[in-house]
Amino acid sequence: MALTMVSLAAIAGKPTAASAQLVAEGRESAARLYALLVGSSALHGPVGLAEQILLCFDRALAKLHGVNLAGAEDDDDAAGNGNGRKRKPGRGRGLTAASAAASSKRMRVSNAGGNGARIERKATMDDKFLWRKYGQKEIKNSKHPRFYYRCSYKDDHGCTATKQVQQSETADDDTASPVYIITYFGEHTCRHGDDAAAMVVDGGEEEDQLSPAQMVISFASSNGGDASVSWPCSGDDAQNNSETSHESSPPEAPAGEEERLRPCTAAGVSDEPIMESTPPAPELLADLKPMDGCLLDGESLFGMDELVYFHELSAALGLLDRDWGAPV
DNA sequence: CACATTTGACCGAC
DNA sequence: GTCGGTCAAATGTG
Repeated sequence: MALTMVSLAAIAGKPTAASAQLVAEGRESAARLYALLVGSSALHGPVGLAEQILLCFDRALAKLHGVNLAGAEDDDDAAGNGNGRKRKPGRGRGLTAASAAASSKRMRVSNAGGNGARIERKATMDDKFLWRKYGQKEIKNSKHPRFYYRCSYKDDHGCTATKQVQQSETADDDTASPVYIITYFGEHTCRHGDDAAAMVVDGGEEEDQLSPAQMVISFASSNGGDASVSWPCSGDDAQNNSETSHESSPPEAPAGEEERLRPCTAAGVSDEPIMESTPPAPELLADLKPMDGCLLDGESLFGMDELVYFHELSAALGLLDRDWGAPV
């Protein structure tokens, strides 16, 4: 479902056949979702959202094909104008004065020691929230260390939100495009962001459960600006993290980024238990917006419209999850 | 000087 | 005993 939106991110800067495939799959899933929602009279809002999702995928596909396949567009009747709006490197959109000030501090973050810091910032700086790294650990069976962050407002507001960032060892081997798995824990009580405050309302029930939510971020190496953001739908990962004390990413995942995205886009892949155990955390949803704010090197992922879809869809998810939580 | 990162050590869970 | 998460002193940067 919303997870399918993951594929949207695949249209980032460097379109490839693989990303086209992913988007196509995502679009297919969205179509299924749409069919489901249409059948349910009580879900008019989500129906509209599903339509928007479909439009997004259509545009993404059209854009991909236009660039990549030179007009070899197959099924998508997309309006075709994948109007590639580039997102500005948004600065502190919706931040309060306090957070904006703090954000500027963040920007002058020092590189004490240097190594690895760039990677970490890459994976984490594009956050509405201010995170402070408090640890780094080598994880067994994982080539890359895991970085531990907590909300910078922990001391000030007692904010308990934390997140863990780990580079997947699956994607960087051959693609040189690292995939970062970000697992969120806890709830932002600092509420330094407008959206954060709004989100807290939505995800209230999980506030203190430390129910982790995951997202996968793929960054290109220096050349591309190819980036993608994935929802906490990666079945295995999310489940592992929720049921156990968040294991490291499964080493057996062979295909890296694609493998992580596929479960999201493929229909019928045990979404329900995943969503049940790890609903999209509010802070995760909020994170999606800042994500666009600091895309690499001015490269854009997708337009603001798509981002709005992300946002709205997240709200819709709340409804859907409840329905799915109580299967008929 | 203030603040953030680094990194070894500590602690709890399994 | 091992492993993962956190702490805190040391260190670097603006």
